[in-house]
Amino acid sequence: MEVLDENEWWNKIEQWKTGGEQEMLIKRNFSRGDQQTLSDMALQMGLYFHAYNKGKALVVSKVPLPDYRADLDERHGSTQKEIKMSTETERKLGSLLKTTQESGSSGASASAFNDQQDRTSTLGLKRPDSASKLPDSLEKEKFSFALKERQEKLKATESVKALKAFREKLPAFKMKEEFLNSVSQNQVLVVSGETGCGKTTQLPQFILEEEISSLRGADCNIICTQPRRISAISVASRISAERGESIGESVGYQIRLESKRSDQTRLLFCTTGVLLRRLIEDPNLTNVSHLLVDEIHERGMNEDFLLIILRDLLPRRPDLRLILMSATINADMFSTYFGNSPTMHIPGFTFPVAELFLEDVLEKSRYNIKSSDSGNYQGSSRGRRRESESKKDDLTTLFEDIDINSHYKSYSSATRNSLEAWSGAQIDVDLVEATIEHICRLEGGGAILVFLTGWDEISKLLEKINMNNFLGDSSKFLVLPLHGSMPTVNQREIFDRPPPNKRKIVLATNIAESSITIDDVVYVVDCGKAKETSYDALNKVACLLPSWISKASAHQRRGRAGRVQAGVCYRLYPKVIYDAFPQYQLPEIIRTPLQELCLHIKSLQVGSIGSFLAKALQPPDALAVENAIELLKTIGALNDVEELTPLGRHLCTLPVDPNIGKMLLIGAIFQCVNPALTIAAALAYRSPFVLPLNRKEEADEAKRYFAGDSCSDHIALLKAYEGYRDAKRGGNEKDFCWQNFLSPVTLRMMEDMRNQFLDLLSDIGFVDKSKPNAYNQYSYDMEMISAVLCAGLYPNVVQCKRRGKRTAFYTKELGKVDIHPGSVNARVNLFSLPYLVYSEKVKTTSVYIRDSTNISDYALLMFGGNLIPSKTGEGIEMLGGYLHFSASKNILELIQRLRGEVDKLLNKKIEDPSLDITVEGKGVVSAVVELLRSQKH
DNA sequence: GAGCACTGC
Repeated sequence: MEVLDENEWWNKIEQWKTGGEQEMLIKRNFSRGDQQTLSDMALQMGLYFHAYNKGKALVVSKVPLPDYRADLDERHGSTQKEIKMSTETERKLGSLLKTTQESGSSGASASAFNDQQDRTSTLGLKRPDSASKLPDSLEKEKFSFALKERQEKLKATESVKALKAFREKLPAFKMKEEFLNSVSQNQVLVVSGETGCGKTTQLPQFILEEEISSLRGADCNIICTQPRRISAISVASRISAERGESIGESVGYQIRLESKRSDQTRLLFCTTGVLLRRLIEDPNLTNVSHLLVDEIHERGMNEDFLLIILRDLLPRRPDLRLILMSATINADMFSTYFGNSPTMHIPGFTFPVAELFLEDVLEKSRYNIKSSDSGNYQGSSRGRRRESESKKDDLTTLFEDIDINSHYKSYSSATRNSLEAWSGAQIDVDLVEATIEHICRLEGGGAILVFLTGWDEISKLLEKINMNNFLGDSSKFLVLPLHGSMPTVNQREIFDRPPPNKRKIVLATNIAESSITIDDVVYVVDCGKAKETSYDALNKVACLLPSWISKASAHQRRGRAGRVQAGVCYRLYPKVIYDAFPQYQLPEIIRTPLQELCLHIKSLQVGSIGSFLAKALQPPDALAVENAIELLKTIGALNDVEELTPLGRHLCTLPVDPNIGKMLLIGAIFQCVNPALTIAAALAYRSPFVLPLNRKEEADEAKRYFAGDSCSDHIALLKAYEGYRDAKRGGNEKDFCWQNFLSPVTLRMMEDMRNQFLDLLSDIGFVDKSKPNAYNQYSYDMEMISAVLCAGLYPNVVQCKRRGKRTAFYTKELGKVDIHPGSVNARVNLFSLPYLVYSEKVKTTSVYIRDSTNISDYALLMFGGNLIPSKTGEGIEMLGGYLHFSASKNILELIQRLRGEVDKLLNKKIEDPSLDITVEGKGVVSAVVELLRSQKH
């Protein structure tokens, strides 16, 4: 093996290709750019490409990763497993199987799904008024008159008049006529407008007022989508107030598990997800007259997905009006996508925000940056530092190539020295602290909002400020962390104005960029980075890495300082780096795994997944789509020709990731639905465990307490929820949550989601709500719960390998991985069972398994992938040969027979949900339980 | 000795 210079990659690979070596090491300590270059090269040359995480090496290979791993024996975790079974168990299973084969053998009905289309919504979404309910034309006319009369009357009330003055000052108001004309004359209109122009509150309202006063009120049905739940509610209530009504009258909202709407509602705000669900049942959006899609510039997956559907829908619904609303000026892209539809721009109105870049901040604050790696090299030349560090992004190197003295000659030498020492590779917490100090010392009053990338930096900075007796008197400052997983998120303090002489300083992640708005911010300190997901389709792993933000994000962050008065934005990166920022962040659809999206596409019946996604504004990588389809096939949601299977059709009705959906179905079939509901709710929403700043150890301890000796984060979730539910019965859930580091808000949401899932399972016939005991027979059986987790989470399997007194972990795709330190399994040295199943695997500084459950061979054999007889002889394979099981002929046969029965039972129930599992499956289920229990520790 | 951006049905 040989390490090569990047320039010679291509030639050397060509040479090696014809030689005998199976693989070649290309580079150690690679950057993301290297990885991309090499993977492109390998793809073009028909080779395989591997990026090792641990050794940090790029390798080209003639063999694909899985087989390659299998060849490499123990080191990569691929081993032969000998399965043993006690004669007692063997005997019991034999007799249990005998009884099942005698009793249940009737064929399943193949047409169990014929009535599926007729089922009304299971998501609490009302179909648009069905034809029989529509008032006749006379009644409609009367209704339109009544609406108009009411609108006129309300206009005269004092509260409406008072708000009217404010409305008329908004820039959108001046555009009212032009906007309404354009809407009436064009099917599609793109409106761009800066924050504060009033587009979100005014444009939908203009349409509503116009329709009602033109006596078309009865026929008008306006929907406006928002990417976030909070905005759907707050915009709807704002408009209701401006119209002098209560929310839910002519203006309402609908978000998951919560709605305020009525028969009178003519303007409905909903999340994009809600509209997408409605589109499955009502592909033509019957009766919708106007659809406004807000915040499309954010390029969320749902919004991009919706745009594909809408472009296909418009020709079928020539009367439907579509208005796309974007905050920034890339309206042209959306206009082009919709056949050069007209665009309209509304100027914004915010207070001016001055902007300082790193060089100006240094000049003003006189802060000296000390080189972080002085000592490695004397004089710390930037060129040499470049060699010493491995991971560096393009923008960081771009700045290092600049000649500081000539580029910044008008700046002081102190500033120039600091710029020499500055590195873009890491966030300099000292610099952030110094900047905050500078603002507190020399600038006027007002809250400071600091944008950082994550938990670690917030924690470090908070500690620094608290330890240093900040500016001589820390009582003058209220320093608040703001992170999605910290228990402070819901505290009022963040929004409240602090008492006079006390300055509020908020240390936040991206959550403060659009989700949480703090009105009294006057100063923004922007570190220029954010943690961003990406999807490595080659290694099938999601990544979460800090990266430079886009110009659009930088603009949004700056805008957070100008909500109540003129502000200042301190950007802790040089202007040359800002200039090189991408205009926009990559759309989510090309940064995420796509299995749920692909399943959703199948349920819309809009042709092949590939051809549908090719119509996207920016289509995702073909390999990412391939991976998603392959996964859906592996879990049995799609067949070989990419058609939905009966299981796949059930999964479409469940608003969760397909794996989690499968867990719910299997949980219902194997009569432990309560644990499945709880775990599914937590995985689909978020973990109820909070991450407090200074009581981290105690919080970890609480989580481990819930897990007991289960070696399972999922059991910890389950027990925490059960504890909460019991505490709630006793009325002391607040204390319980506080003592156990749980978020009451998250647990309440989980409660609602559990109910939704239960309703859905009942709608599709998988549970009978009148018999709660029947489908919870095994709800306290740990083996059965583990098995259900295995069924749902497969193929997310980790092999545990004993290494002396500790355990090493391996996956098929990536080889060695680590347990996330936040997992209850992080401190477990030895596991009693040979595998873990996991729900999330993320590559950050290493590949981490975030939450896992220890499971047995039998769980995998009964609920994992198909059992394939191994090519080499006796034994069974799974996961493309990565997992291999061997056993005596008798035992092997017994296992295969039982697995055959399990599959038969599952298929029967899935094809005909009315089947009574407690009768039909009695023998199989007890045999499975018997088997699972026999391998208990 | 480690580490946990953010939405959403």
